[in-house]
Amino acid sequence: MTGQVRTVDGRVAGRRGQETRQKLLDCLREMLSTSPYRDVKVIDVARMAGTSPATFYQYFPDVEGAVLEIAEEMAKDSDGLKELVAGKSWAGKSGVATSEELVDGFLAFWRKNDAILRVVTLGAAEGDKRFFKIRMTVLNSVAKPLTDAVKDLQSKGQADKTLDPAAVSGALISLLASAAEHGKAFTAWGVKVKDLKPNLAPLVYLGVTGKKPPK
Amino acid sequence: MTGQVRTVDGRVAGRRGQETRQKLLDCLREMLSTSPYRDVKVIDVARMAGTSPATFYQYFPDVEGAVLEIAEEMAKDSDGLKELVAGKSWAGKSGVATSEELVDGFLAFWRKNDAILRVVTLGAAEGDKRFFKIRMTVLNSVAKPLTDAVKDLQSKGQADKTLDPAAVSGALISLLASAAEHGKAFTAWGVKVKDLKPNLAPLVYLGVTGKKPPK
DNA sequence: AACTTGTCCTGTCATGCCGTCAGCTTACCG
DNA sequence: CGGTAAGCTGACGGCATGACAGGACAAGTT
Repeated sequence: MTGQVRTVDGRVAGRRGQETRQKLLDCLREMLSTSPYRDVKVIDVARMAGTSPATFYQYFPDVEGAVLEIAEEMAKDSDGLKELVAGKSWAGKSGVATSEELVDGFLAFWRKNDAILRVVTLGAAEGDKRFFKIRMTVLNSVAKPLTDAVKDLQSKGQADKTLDPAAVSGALISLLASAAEHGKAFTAWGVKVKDLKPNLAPLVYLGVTGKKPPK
Repeated sequence: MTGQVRTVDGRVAGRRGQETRQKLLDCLREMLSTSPYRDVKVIDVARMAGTSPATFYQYFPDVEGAVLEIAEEMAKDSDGLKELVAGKSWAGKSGVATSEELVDGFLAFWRKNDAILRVVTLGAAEGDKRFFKIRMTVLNSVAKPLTDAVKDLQSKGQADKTLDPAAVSGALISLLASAAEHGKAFTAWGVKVKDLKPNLAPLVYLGVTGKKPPK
């Protein structure tokens, strides 16, 4: 399906080429997690990969192009997140468990990919369609099934029907993303890292069901 | 209090100098709202201001330094946001009104300053202490009084005491910030811009009071 | 008006990164 | 072993950076 990997000038990349390409991506990823995005230079990435800048340009049009590649890979990875919500129950205590697992799983994914997600988030906020799409893919992996869950609860009369299911689930997912990205803010507010989940989960439960979580 | 404005090399700036300096800041602000942060160059800002790059470096150590200046100005502005919450009632319908005004006011502020806040948010996420502090100042303008409100409700037995007031209010403010910054995501979810407030406000009310909003 | 003083701006320069290309090396295949 | 395509890099023009010295300018003094 995904035609062979090609260099910028149209050659097909062989075994060795793909290795170099991958090494460049790995080094870029590393670079992004250690220095500000604005300061990431092609020459540094190339040096770290033990190759030359010219080689970088053989595989990627520019830094942004390579970042997009990493981001797309991560977006594929995010597909598994839908299992955090799909088919789960929101009734009573099992609902509390669902919300806790959702918070835990989503935060873990975001933190694991925090460096690349920072850049994706910035790009999306700046209006770049490609980054926006990637961000939506990640968010939707959870937001879509969560919207379905809210709709389901509404149709059973167990949730406020005046609310838009997409808006509610979108808001809750935005909250989780923001909390994951800016965990330090909570620390500054005196909230310990381990207290984050126990405080976010009830909010999620509350948002989805409209009810206080049972003890 | 704030000692005179000084150039990088220590001279005090006079009338004309301050004008130039201000023009550079204005152009940088403009630049940030029209092109990606990564691509903002000193030479472009200088050109737009009708001056030379060398002049820019007389007033600011680098682009980041100038951005910090703009951000600090905005942080001062954010002080007025505390009126959105301080001294407001959360009881019954007036509580609903409070939450609506909070959502409205906060979103408006964030959108008005979206370009600079994007950069601040990125810097904070990347671990830069100066940007982090500025972001906290903005968030705290609302988060602090909101935390007090939650504490107050808890002490009156009108809210779940097992929740950490700082965590709850921090989460709600994070949600608002995220919604403001990524309004387009909601549009993509089929939520119209004018439906954002009516959906966010109940969530805020719900989070603060733990109760369903009265109709 | 000429002079003085301190502010303000810019031409210029060394440095370093960007992005491209021609050309060399390496690997694979018949 | 020659042919072919992949893989890599040195070198180069172009541009941004950041520093400095010196000239332009405003305002007050004599």
